[in-house]
Amino acid sequence: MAAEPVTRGRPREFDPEEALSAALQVFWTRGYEGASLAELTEAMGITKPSLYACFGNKEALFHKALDLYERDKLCYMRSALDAPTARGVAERLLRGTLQIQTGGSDPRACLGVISMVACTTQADSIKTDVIARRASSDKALVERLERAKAEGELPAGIEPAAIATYLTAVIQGMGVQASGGATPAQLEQLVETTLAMWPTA
Amino acid sequence: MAAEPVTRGRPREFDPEEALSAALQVFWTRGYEGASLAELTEAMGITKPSLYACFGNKEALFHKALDLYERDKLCYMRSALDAPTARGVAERLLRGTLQIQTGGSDPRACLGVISMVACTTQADSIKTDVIARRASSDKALVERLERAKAEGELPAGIEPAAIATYLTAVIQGMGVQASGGATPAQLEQLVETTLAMWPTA
DNA sequence: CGCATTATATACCGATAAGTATGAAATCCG
DNA sequence: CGGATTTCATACTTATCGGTATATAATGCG
Repeated sequence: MAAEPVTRGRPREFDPEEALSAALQVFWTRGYEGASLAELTEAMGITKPSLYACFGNKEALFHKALDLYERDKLCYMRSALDAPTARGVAERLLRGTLQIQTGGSDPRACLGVISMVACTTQADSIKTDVIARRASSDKALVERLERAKAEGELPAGIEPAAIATYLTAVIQGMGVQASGGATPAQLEQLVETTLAMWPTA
Repeated sequence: MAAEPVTRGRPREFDPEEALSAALQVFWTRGYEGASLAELTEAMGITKPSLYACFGNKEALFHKALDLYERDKLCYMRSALDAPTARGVAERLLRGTLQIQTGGSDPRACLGVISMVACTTQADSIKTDVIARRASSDKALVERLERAKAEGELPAGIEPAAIATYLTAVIQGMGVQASGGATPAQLEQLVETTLAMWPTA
């Protein structure tokens, strides 16, 4: 990180980090295609030319917002894999998801879920990006569960990849429920139920 | 159903049922907001004025398409509740969902899931409608599971409402996975895993 | 100060969105 | 055949979309 390399010309009057954070909130509530530049610039407190000069265009802005989202909101996913048991991993993932979904004013799905389900028209590269990121985190989860299986934590008949897909589906389904107006209590109950069903070796 | 009440004036040159079915396909692949009138009329084989005369407007068309969707695609949900055991209900629901998701060219989420997650901007009434329909079918599922519990099918510690929410979440999560490019084989595996985890009394 | 440079604000661009006005074409009733 | 009626096809309206041209304001450097 080269701190303030050179500052020639008129200095910019906004903080790109703050602006990006505001953009993330808009994308998270509206989705990529549902977020208009008018709403984005309004929330970011800047004008369109400033946005384009600083972030490129709407698509590049979204990718940067997704970076921020992973860094700020999905960090629990990496640390969840450090749990001592497979069940602990599942519990951390479920509770972490619950936390980010119920953290704001009203529950909403993970931004990745929204982007995967909602982007259709021209936002192919958005969807591709999200799917690739998801695949990468899924891979890490599968590897962790393979270790768990090697350590005898999982029943013989259950594939690590299968249980990873299953857990991911529950987590994504939780996001859909959140989008559909589920209360935090209902989402918490969903976490408990899922944990109650977790297999024992 | 009054069959052909009166036919005065120029007869319409298309079949409303067929046109609606075509519209449903477009809504299903693009979502409500992602489906443009241009694409809809193209797929339906009619012009915009014909669409407006026959169906009202885009929103009314969507509600009618949703009716058709429930009638044609979600009928398995009602019959699933007739299964003799709670586990049988779950299996029918999961396999029925799998079937409609993998029936087309490539897997896609339930239209309800897409609408709940994706509709944000102005489509509030769409979302409200979908949520209400979902609540109604959820209610039926809860009642069925309450019966199962009364018959001793479910473990003591598990609430019928909780397990209904859980099952719905898995089904919706399956839709997200389908949207995210999961293969039919992966989705089938998800069904199997979920059934393997189903609680036994 | 004067100049190069960068960011700002306003106004604009073509494309597309949903929805409609208008007139011609096709039917039934008399 | 001649209205009355309904549908059809084309062209249009207004608003908004993402993106940009242009001109002005604010800085560092010399």
